[in-house]
Amino acid sequence: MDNKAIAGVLYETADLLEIDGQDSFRIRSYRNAAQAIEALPQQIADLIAEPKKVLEIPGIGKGMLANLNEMFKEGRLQLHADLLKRYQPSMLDLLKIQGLGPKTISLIWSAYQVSDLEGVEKLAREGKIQILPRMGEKQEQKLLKAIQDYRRIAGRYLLDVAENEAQKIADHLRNFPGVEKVTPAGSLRRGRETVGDLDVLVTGNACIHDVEREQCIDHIIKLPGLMEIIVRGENKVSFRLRGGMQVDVRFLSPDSFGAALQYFTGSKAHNVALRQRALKMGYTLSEYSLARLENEKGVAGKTEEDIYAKLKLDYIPPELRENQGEIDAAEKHALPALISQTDLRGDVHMHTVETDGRKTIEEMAEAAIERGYKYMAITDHSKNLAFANGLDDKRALEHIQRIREADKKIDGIKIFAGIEVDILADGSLDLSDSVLEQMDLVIASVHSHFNQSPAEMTARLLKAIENPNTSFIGHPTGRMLLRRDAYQFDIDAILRAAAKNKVAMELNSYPDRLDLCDRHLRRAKQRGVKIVINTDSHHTAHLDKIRYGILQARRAWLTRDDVLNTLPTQQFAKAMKHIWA
DNA sequence: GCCGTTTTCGGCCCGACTGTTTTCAGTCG
Repeated sequence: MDNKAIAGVLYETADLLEIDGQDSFRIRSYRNAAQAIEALPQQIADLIAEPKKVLEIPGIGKGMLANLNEMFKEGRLQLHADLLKRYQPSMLDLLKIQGLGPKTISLIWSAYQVSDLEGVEKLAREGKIQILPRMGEKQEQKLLKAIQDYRRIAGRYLLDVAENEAQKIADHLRNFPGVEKVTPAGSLRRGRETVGDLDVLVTGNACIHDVEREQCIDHIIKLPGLMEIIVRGENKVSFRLRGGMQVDVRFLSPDSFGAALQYFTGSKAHNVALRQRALKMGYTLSEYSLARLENEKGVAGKTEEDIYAKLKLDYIPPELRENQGEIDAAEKHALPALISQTDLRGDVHMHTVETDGRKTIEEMAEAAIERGYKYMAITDHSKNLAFANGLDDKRALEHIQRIREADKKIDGIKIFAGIEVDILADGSLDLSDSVLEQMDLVIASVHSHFNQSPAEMTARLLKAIENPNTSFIGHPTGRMLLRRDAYQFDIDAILRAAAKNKVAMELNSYPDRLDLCDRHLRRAKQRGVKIVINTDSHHTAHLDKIRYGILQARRAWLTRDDVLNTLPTQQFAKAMKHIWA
């Protein structure tokens, strides 16, 4: 069982314990353990022989160690199996329905022994839910609607989609009298690769007085594209946009804006840890303020910076707030100096009209200069990608010439001649070594045969890494967010080989790729594998997508030193030939 | 089930909103 499988069992056990009505703290400990194991850089299976080391993992104690041992020995967790016998796997799906929690699921089960979506829907239609204790007609209607919503909206959106919607809301509100600031919080602010609900915080004088706030809410619900209002309270309005995205807008007094921003940015795990710390220091932290326990007197709240400072922590950037060691690091002044967009000196993965791009070499170069880059690379496709009009050896050589001529002609930027060459099914590259040798850089990517066995795919990637011409691996896992899973292979074997051969890994900034993911990036860093952050642009406008890659890199704790395309031009060119200090 | 610079027992994060209720439970974030 790998870490993901173990964590999955523990998460499910937590859900089932909740339905069973057990102690909430015991439930939390299962979730904490699952999260800890999920984030572990090494496989827990390799660690299990040394119980002392396992017990060093925060959130894992004697009881959880016994659970882990049992899972490795028996291949299952008795508690989990028993709970599943007593209840039903389908209850885990029911938990995803908005407004339906463990207590209600349990209530329905004890009354009717029904636990699946269709069954619950049928009960609700027949009026059999409203007669249960603490239920009613409204609850029943809400449940029916929530089930429909769940079916219609699988619930998550790409980062750029969420960002666009947030921008529209901000624009709609910005000119309303009394509104000072409109700030997206939640997973969007943390730069998560996909976003569920959109959290938007509004502050200013319009939020303080009841009448003005009401007017502001009246204004916001005129937002174009708003489909239905879900909740309208005094301080909050929730609605759904056409397309399904749920938006929560909260109105905050300027005095507590920092506390609210901190609170609604999350993550939940980060906030819980922060509150525990506050309590230990004699404070209580809420979305309104950080206050002294003894007299409830506020000590911070206007800004996030004040709150972290009062808790004797360095300011923690939103991208790091996942309770993955950032609080410890902030206490010890050991947070990494996260990479920022201005650290990048070049974007070295882009296509032109020669294959499937929409712009010429010259147009891409002008756009790169506008964005302040010192260098760039043209990297069109190879022939295996026939639908993209990929290059064969002859055309590739001609294309190099065109790139070199453009480089001579255009001032203000170095244009490297590169290629994104396909890694064929057997791991060989799609162009002759004699051609690849002439490139300034070679991106090797998988674009076909995604369904190979993990062993085949691993061998295939290893062979590509061992080709001396390969500079880095493009979008290494091939995943398409919300559409297609990564192809399966042994990431650790690949990272080890990459470190050994000084082959880098790409962080592809396209919002539906963001590949490698944050966890793999962090692991790459730990293994000494360098990263190249690119856009894979097919149009000049795509160059701006680099900011999603930067967000992802920051989430992975990367600094300038971890990323090769922060290097000056000459050093970067050497790095593409496996030479770096 | 985890954890410990008061503790190996007794704590464990906080508040809004909703719908059902006359004082609160359930859910969510």
